[in-house]
Amino acid sequence: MLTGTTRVEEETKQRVLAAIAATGYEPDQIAQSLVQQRSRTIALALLLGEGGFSLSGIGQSRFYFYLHILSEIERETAAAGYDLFLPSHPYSDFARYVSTLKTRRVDGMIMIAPYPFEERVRAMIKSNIPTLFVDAVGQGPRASYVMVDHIGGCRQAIQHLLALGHRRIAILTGEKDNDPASQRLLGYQLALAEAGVGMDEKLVLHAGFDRVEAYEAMVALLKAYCGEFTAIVAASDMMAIGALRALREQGIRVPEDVSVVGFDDIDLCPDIDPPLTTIRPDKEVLAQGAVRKLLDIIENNGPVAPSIASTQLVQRASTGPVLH
Amino acid sequence: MLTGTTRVEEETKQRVLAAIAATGYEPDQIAQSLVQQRSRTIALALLLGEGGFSLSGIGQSRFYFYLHILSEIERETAAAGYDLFLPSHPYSDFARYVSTLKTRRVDGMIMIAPYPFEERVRAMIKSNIPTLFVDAVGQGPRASYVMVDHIGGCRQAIQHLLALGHRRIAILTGEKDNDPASQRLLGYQLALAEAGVGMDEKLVLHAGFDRVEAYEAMVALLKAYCGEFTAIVAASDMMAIGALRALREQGIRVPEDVSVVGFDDIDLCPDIDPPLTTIRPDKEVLAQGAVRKLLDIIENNGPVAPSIASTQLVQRASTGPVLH
DNA sequence: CTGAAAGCGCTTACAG
DNA sequence: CTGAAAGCGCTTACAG
Repeated sequence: MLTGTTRVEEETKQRVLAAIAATGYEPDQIAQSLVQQRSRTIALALLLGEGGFSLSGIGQSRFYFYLHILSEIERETAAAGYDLFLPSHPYSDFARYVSTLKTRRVDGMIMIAPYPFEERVRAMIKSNIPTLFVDAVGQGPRASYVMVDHIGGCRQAIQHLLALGHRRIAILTGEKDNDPASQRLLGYQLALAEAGVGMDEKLVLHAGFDRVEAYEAMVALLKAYCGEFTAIVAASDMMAIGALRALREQGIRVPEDVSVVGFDDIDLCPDIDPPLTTIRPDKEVLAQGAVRKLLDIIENNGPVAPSIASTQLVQRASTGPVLH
Repeated sequence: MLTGTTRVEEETKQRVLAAIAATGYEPDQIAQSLVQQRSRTIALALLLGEGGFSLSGIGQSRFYFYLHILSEIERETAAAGYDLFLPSHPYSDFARYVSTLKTRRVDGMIMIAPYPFEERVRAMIKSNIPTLFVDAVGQGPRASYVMVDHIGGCRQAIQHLLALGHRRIAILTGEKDNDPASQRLLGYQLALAEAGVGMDEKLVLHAGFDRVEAYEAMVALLKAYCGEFTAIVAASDMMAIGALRALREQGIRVPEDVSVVGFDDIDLCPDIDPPLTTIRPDKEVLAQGAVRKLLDIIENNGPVAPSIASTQLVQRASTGPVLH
């Protein structure tokens, strides 16, 4: 009955279950894992810098957006009865990393990997451990991914600025070899092309997804081309915060002189000065999609289609019409 | 030899080890856990709101400070060869929560619990699972804690303001039933008493450790007693951000009209407008202390003394001398 | 010192 | 349908 192989009358079933509950019996998970060859555990990794651990960099502001994703992931995995696991080996030692996953009988893996670690993404796919990537393109017989609609999101940002009359729009995006960053750049190009607005290469900046790097890039841009743009789109809210600092230091008013749009809609946005207009990705869809697809792979053992989470514009005070 | 019970010649040992490595053999952790009655795993929990999960609330700004602690904890546990584990049962269902820890053979637990969940802290201690609390007083035969020096830190903040000539100093602290919050209030009272400065009850505000609540408290304070204080100490940098927003909206200049001090020294501080003077707790000591003490309890099975992490003042642009 | 056996706490395939 | 046995992959206490 307990294993569900037998049909028992509902009342009897309840009484037996009650009796078991009264005893306080809980099956030993370890013994269960050994015999079932699975642990009902999902591993979590934030692929950030070189040689990092699962949680390393979690306190860096560039990662702030993913924190909400993490708690959503936890909620979803909990609902499905899985515990979460964080391997302590750094994934720079990938062989041992995967070996830990296997000898611990981890059922699957969610890997948040917005970074250009193609080798590791590939190695993970090759390991044949069911894996779901967040913000990294990774597909295989037992691997799939969910991704924010970086292209569409950035396009919405540009369209918003175009509607306000802006034509000289700078973009502050991430590293060149980074998927989200290059996709956002694509959205920028797309939206400008659609509107028949020419693109100016010198208004395209690459920086780390980082407040400090964004600040520095902005300082450099202002030094070289101040006055040659009326708006800037940042690849993340944290980058926008860095950019705003540079603008503030130069005495440039936002949004009167320059409009600023962020990306992510982190909870700080309303408290930024000025409150930040931004693009909000659908976090619930992203996190739920990741977990459900992963469970699908684990339980049905088949390939699963990737999905893209949509975005929406959240308008606050950092953007305004062009003033002549 | 492998278990270390036999003495073998070094050279032979190396050759055997090399042969094993060549085979790629890794002992099955699950089988090992079953027979050794331990999993070399440490559970992690962030005790935040009611009925939360291990990671719930991790994306709330009020928790930002602890993120750095988390990655430090991971580094330390990894060095000691432990993997991290996040039970999926909410600790609101505490019996099952503890049961998961036991049936998974978790070796110990690190619980970040700045909140007033005395019952849960007590229940955790009673479970007899080795536990180390961060920012919660919890002691037992197999439990201890590490805590930021909230009293001393807040005292440093006040002393800094006193040295700048401030006498009318408001404090924006956390909930009344919260250990860190009440300790910071104590530091405030201490420092004022030491300087012979009288305390004004109406300048003592309690709010959640939260940007929004801090903002609202500040709005209320300004409405009632604007002009009656020249400085304010917030219980966290995020609360300071909320307070700054309220000041900005009222056209009150920082630091010319009001000086502001935060607490935590999160990485956003230099990017805040104005860059925030704050109190920095020694995060490394906090995290290392937590892990090492926990391992001490696990391995030596004895009680361990708690410890307090010191703080230091980090001066930036949000504080200045009183202007008459 | 070495090697075979017992046992960790379960599940599952199988004999009765 | 029920119950006893085998087995998951290790470690460890024990007989040789």
